[in-house]
Amino acid sequence: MAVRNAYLEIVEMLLERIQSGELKQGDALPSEKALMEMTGIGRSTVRKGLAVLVNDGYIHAVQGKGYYVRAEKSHDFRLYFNETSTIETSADSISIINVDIIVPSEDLVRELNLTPNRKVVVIKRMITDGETRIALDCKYIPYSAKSPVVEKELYNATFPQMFTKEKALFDIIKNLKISVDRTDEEMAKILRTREGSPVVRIEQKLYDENKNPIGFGVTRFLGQYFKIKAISE
Amino acid sequence: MAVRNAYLEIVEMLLERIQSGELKQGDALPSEKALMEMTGIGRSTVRKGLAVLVNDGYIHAVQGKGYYVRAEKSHDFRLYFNETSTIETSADSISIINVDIIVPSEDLVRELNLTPNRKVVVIKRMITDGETRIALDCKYIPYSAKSPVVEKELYNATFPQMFTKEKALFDIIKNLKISVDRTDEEMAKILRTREGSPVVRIEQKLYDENKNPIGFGVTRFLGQYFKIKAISE
DNA sequence: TAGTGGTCTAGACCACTAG
DNA sequence: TAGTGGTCTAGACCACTAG
Repeated sequence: MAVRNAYLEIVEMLLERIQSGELKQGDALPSEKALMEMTGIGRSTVRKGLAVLVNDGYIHAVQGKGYYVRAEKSHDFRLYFNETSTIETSADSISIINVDIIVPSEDLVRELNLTPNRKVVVIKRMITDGETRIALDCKYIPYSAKSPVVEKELYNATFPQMFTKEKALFDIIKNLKISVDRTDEEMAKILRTREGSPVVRIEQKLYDENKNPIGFGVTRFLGQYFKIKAISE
Repeated sequence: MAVRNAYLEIVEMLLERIQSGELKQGDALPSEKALMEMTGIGRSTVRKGLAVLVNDGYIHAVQGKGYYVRAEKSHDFRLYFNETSTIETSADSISIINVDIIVPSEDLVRELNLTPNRKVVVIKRMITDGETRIALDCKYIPYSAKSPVVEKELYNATFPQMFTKEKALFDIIKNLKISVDRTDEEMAKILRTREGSPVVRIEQKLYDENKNPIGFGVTRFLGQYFKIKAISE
């Protein structure tokens, strides 16, 4: 063993038992001592692994008693909202699927408060972590000569940064909407998952200083990657 | 010293420097070794303190280099969405301010899709952490004979649990909306802060299995308590 | 009282950074 | 190479739980 870090062995072993249903909501986990004896790993390291699971909301600790499996996570999610840091540290894990100029749907016209015949730039990107496909990200921006269509800008830009040519970042107001959704056919295909699996859907809308919408974005994360690094600047 | 835990000394010392502006965005923090020497605290404990700050998004670590202050947190927030766990561990830190039956505002009629003359139960609660007043929480529920007006139920119930008499929890669909807001006069008074300070506003809407809205909630957290434990079940 | 998690130390070795 | 953070151990003592 020990190809991986020892504390990750703990994490993975316990996570597997939890996710397989072997350990159910409210069940007690093996004690730290038991885990030490089972694995031959030292206490600090066992604790570090347990801390990861506590931190991720899978389990909780009760002093004097033990660790217990937490309530179901179906409607339970954690977000770490900081687009810049995500982008900074994993620039190569965002890839552009395509960029298009489209005639907007009715919904989009409403969302972006568009005048008739105004077209929209669609930027579709995929977020990955190594080999794993995590999320699909679509940005919608009313088309104008200043629209960010240079690929290089798109790869690294956070949503608000796409507008810095026109607007000071300071003036951009954001609005977020979060819900639980399911993968549609297209998403399932791109993310190589099955249709209908749960996703966390995050909508972002950017407004200028006059409260006019200037951009609309939808990021959909596969539900199993409940620890989300999303886009907020 | 050492009235508090040693790792909290580290947390508080560094947090004060960051929040006072002495350490600015991008600045390097003292190294682990330096912190050990400055405080006489052992390395593991210093690291535990630093881990808290990393976890809370204040700083980040770069192996081989050091710890750095993260980007501004003005539009940057972290949520830990798990109402039950919050309630479990801090039941006495939620207090009811008042419960009322009101004639709903226009906005509320729209949000809850109310028929004319339907009244609404308003439950106003305050969330505190020790002496610190953290958040204001308002729930709006269409009035009916089954509305949860027994005080005991209110203290401990999470938002979806308020409906378990009528609906299976499983059938309740939730919708969240997050934005950055500012304290109004009432909130400033209750939370003992100044008017206009930034708050994170979280709206929750619950729907039944037919997508009819059955509850609407707004929780507003003082912005400085960026580590939010909110209400999602 | 025995068992459990919480805090803390001292020390070791590794991986990465930057001159 | 010197300095930094990352992982890990063995051991100590404390606080809490529950019989």
